[in-house]
Amino acid sequence: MLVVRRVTSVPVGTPRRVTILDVAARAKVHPATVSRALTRPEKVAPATRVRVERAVEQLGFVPNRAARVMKTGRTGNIAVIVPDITNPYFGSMVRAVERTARESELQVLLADTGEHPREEVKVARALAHDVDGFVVMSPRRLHRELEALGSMPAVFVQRPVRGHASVLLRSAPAVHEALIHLATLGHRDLVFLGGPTSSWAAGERRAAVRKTSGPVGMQVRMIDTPAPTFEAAFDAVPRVLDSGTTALMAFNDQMALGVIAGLARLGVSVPGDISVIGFDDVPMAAMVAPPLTTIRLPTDEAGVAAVELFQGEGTPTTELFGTFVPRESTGKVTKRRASAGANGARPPSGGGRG
Amino acid sequence: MLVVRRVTSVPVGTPRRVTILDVAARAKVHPATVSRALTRPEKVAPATRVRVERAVEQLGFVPNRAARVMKTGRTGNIAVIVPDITNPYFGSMVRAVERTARESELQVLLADTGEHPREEVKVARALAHDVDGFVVMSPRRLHRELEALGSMPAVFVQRPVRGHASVLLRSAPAVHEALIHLATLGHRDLVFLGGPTSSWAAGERRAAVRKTSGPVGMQVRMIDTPAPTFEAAFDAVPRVLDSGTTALMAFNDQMALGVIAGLARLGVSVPGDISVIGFDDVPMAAMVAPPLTTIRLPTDEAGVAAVELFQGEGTPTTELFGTFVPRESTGKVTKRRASAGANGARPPSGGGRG
DNA sequence: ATGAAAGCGCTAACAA
DNA sequence: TTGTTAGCGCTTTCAT
Repeated sequence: MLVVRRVTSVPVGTPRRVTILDVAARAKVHPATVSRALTRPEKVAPATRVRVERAVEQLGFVPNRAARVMKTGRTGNIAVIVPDITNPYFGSMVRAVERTARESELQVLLADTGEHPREEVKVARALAHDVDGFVVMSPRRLHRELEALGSMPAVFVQRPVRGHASVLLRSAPAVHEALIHLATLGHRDLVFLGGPTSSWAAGERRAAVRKTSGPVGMQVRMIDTPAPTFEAAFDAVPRVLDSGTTALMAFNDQMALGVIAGLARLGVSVPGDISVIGFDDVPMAAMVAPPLTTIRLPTDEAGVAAVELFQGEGTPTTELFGTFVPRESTGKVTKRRASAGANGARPPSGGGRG
Repeated sequence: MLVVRRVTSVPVGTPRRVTILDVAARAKVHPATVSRALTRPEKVAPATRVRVERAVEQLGFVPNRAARVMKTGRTGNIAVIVPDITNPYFGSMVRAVERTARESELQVLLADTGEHPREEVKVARALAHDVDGFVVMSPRRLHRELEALGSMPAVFVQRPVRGHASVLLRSAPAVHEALIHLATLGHRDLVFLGGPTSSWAAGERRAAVRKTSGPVGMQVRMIDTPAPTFEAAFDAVPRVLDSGTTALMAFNDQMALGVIAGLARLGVSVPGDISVIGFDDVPMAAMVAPPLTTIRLPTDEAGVAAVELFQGEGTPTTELFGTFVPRESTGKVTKRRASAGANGARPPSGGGRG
């Protein structure tokens, strides 16, 4: 004999996901109407819309993104390609992008290239089919191999790219301020410790320094390093000392810290003997001793702008400007140093704070 | 008259994406066979498989993820929920997750909660339908509101959660080493400057310190701060000085730097007067002056382990161990300080390097 | 080992 | 304003 039991509990296993059909049934309308009510509410009678909304609410309906993608081709995803998410400078841009994207119900697919230019192209290819477009930060190569993006729109941060939107962080005005600051403190020489030559930002900063130095009456010397890192800057310290300069500007804060560490090791004090300026204003810059004079770049705004450009708002290229942040790694020229030229190890002189 | 021109160039506009049908046609097999050749090659005759593979190659076919999702329910996406991507500690975990995921053709959807516990739940809900599972870093709330994850698998980093996989970074052995290091330098007192009470990691570190201090013959005092930040630590400095301690361990490197900065402001030198130990070993820890003695947590391994657990490899909970990294922010107890007790401003004593 | 056929959930033409 | 219909591209029984 066959026994039929009434099942009182919900069936086990993953419950079938509620679809637009369930909503339609409950709201007593056609599925297509539900779809309309959700995507173009204005094309539906107010009363109907309310019924649909209520049904959606009650059933906890969430549209199936995959199905939507199949029909529309739009994924609701945005790929963010970043050289190094470990760097707080990029971290804060990514954070801003993600927040802004979320407000538009866009999801962020993250790809970190580990500073390897080739990876940019690879990950772009891998992601191209699953996103509506790209935000590419400080591209080193992708801007030349655009076909990797497929037909997707892209916003480039820290590099202008023909035919694409971009967000540029400009430093000229802030650099101008910084050099005046140094000049006021009596400095007449400046070393710029450069970043990677393939980086647009490095070029922009270098150019800003060059352009500004003349009018301010300052002699500039460029010193290159193999990489924009703490270590490379640390190692470049002997060359810095040889130059006899009293002031130095580094491509980024990490490098500024590398210089300071290298100088400290040789008994040269900052800002007592040499003034140092960084770039970016990463959070750590305010936390070290001496707190780092630097040029802050508006990374949050850059992230927001990138998403807005992505959505077609705003101008096709957005320029944002850095601001000069004087702290304690810059100070007056001391006679000793100004007249010293090259310089060897020497006992610390107090560090200029207290 | 109708003129028909031969079109030699590719049609303009977005070319239709190549589908499995195109591949099938080219390989002269049924579309279903193509699908099989791609997903379960062993179920297809070698010769056929080769033909299919060649066609795929020639046409540059990439399977449509959305279509696949519709059939299988698997998205190939993994959500990573992180409190603050700006913190290099999380940054490096995320980097490791992303890399490891990519090797398995998983894509990473990033969500940053900005340290707001509620956001964890919100973003989990928002993402649940579009991912195969979650990696949640240092959860503050989501571990209690698991229903937000839907039926997805999840790996929790820095918190054990019943029924879920987790990756735990344990510090006890490293803390033991650190305290022995301090004891050897003559320290008999230690302040632990705590992190957020709702953080599992903070509890674990506190417990490790408590447990180890006795056997090492060290007196421990806990000082709490409102947040695990540089600023909070900076502000806690007077309390630290009141305690009369000669050594301090902070919940993380940022806090350690905050303490050092606060001490410097009052003319107290590190490690001359007080030894300071951090936690995490963020890159910056090695770059400051004095370089920070700290406990390194294997964030990269944690990220890799998280993805492996996610894929069902490895044990359901993975424990990884921190290592003690002595640098220059710890030093011998000076008699002056050891007998001083509470302490006011005083001129710097040289900083202990050079 | 391969082919045939159905359908995942949604949206956009088009019809009424 | 709402309903009808078709189909996006793929995988997966089932049949051959």
